[in-house]
Amino acid sequence: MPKSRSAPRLADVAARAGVSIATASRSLAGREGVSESVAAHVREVALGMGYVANVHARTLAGGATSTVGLIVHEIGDPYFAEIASGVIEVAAQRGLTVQICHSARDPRNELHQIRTLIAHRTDAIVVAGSGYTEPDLQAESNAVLSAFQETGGRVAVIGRHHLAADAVRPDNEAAGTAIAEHLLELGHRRIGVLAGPAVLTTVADRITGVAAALEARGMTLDDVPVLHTDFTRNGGRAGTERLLAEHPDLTALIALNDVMAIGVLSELRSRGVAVPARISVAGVDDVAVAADLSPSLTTVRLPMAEMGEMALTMALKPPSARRRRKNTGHELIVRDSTGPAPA
Amino acid sequence: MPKSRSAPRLADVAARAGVSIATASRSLAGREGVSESVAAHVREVALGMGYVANVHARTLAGGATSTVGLIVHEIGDPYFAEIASGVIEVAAQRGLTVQICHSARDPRNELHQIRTLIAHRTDAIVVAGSGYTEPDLQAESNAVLSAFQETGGRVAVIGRHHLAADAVRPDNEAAGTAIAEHLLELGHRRIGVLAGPAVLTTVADRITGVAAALEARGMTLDDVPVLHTDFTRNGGRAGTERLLAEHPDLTALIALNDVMAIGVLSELRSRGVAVPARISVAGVDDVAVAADLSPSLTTVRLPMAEMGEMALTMALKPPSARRRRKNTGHELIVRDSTGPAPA
DNA sequence: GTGAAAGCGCTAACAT
DNA sequence: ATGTTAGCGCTTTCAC
Repeated sequence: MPKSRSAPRLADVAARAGVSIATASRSLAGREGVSESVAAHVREVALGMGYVANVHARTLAGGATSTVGLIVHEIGDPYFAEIASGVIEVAAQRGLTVQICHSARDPRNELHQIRTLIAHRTDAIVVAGSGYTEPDLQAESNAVLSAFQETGGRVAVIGRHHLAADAVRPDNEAAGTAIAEHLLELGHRRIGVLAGPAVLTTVADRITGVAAALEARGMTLDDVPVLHTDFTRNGGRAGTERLLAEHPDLTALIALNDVMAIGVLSELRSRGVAVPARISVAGVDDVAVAADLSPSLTTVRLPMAEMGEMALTMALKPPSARRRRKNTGHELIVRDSTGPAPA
Repeated sequence: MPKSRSAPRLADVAARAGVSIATASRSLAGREGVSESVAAHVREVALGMGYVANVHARTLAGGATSTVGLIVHEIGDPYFAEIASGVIEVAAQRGLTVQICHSARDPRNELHQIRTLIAHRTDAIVVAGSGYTEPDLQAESNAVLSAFQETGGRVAVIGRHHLAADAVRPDNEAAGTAIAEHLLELGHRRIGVLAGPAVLTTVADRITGVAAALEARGMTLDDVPVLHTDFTRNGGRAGTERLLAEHPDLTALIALNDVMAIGVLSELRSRGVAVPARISVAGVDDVAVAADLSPSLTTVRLPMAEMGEMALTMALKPPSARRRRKNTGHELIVRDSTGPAPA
């Protein structure tokens, strides 16, 4: 079993097939200008040799690039996993490959990942993480992405960013309003809000939405405790504990995403608090498992896979003079975790 | 705002810094043979220009690729999302980027994705999907991967494959045994098994494990109905429906992965079947949400993120003469979805 | 310590 | 219809 040190090259295929590399290239690319018989022969030879074109050489020579980048906070989070699934599907349809990076919810790390992706000369970059309310946090990312776009790179972001790029905008504000309204209609007035980090625009927008619903009832955000913790299951658990310690009379808890809501339900269960009899719980996103929780989670659906598809599709379009925006819909999904406020 | 058509190249940096590209290259790579003052100056200039090396050119010129490939069935599936998370973490630590592809549980598509990854000259490829019981199904993948390895590529697989590569072996058989034993100890004898596609080695091995537990009690696989459907939530739902129609007296259902188990619980809930009072339900994997289901799911934990870490770590090691194997542990996690068999 | 020049494997003119 | 050749941007000998 000889260890040939390198993979077969186009030149090898051409030689074996008895044609020039130009003809071989054309045959393999299915381009014009080769008699069908020759082309077929070349393809057969290539197959036999297990030839696979070197993407780097191809890209360098000016052929189409074939990879797109995707930056998520953490792929283990179902919100991002579903977005990623959408991105990968669209990419696969177009013969593109997806490079995924974790930003770990850290703007500095996000910048690092963006640089990495740019070094790889991906055709496009999709930033799926939330934006930051402090423009400064992403100022450098913005500069780098702008430079990337000026050199022909394409960028799309999901969420509200201070980044100059096409954007898919989840309906976060309306989602916040919808879930708060639902609880208010059920008669809840002592509502606690479990929010993720205040620097995330996703969090800020959902809170704004909640505030709007409150104000429609003559209340304000000052009337409800808002606690900022991690945007994770553990953040939900820990937040519940603290919120309940300080406000034992709450009858409803809004978690600003489903993953946190899962933590809330978990904490409540381990404390033996009846949901929704004693406390109602609601989330936002409608991740796949929301329907299967105990009890099933009332939430607001955001079309995550579709958002991923939209973002990449948008990024792959020829650039337009002005930034494109595409807003998603949202839908209140009432399940078993919410009920009338106890008397 | 001029639209310079291309990103700055090494030559541009060199020119601006007043040195040759060789010196520039050495400076940026932090290699020997450049005076520190010159090197520093070059780096500063490069930074100022926003220079980022072109990975394709670098790779073509013989530098390391800096990317690894990962093939999963579907990233939206929490099992694979957690594995991917582990792979991405290890990759990030080493300055590598991860290209993710969906095989969609289709061997033909998997082959296609492998080819794609090879074309990208990734340093290593991790195949995270299950293997297939029919060696033929992956014969071509095997040939392609072998060729890849002979040319210096590295490969690691997760699961039992007919692929000549280092492997991380989840303890599937023992997991199957553990979960079946648990149910048998609870007094269940009329147990139904909801399996994924029979061609997956993961499924075959878990069934083998179940059979072993059965035999230890003087039963065989013939004594329990085994239904093969999709390895998904919907597969679990549909399977439950059929299994219960044909065997209304079952007191326990084993789903061969948690995602299916989620479907089982869902179907049972919508039929108003009490779990575990009337029917016990168990899964395998211990995906993150298993603890939060309704009721919380008894299952066998497999260390998924760690499996991803192990696989990539293994793939990145210098190749050894013989194939490496690394087995994972497993742990029975008893929760609320299983209870004593009804009298 | 620094520079010149030869590729890496491919695509895309430009010949023939 | 097919072949020749000039790069793509970088790393790496090999000279100086």
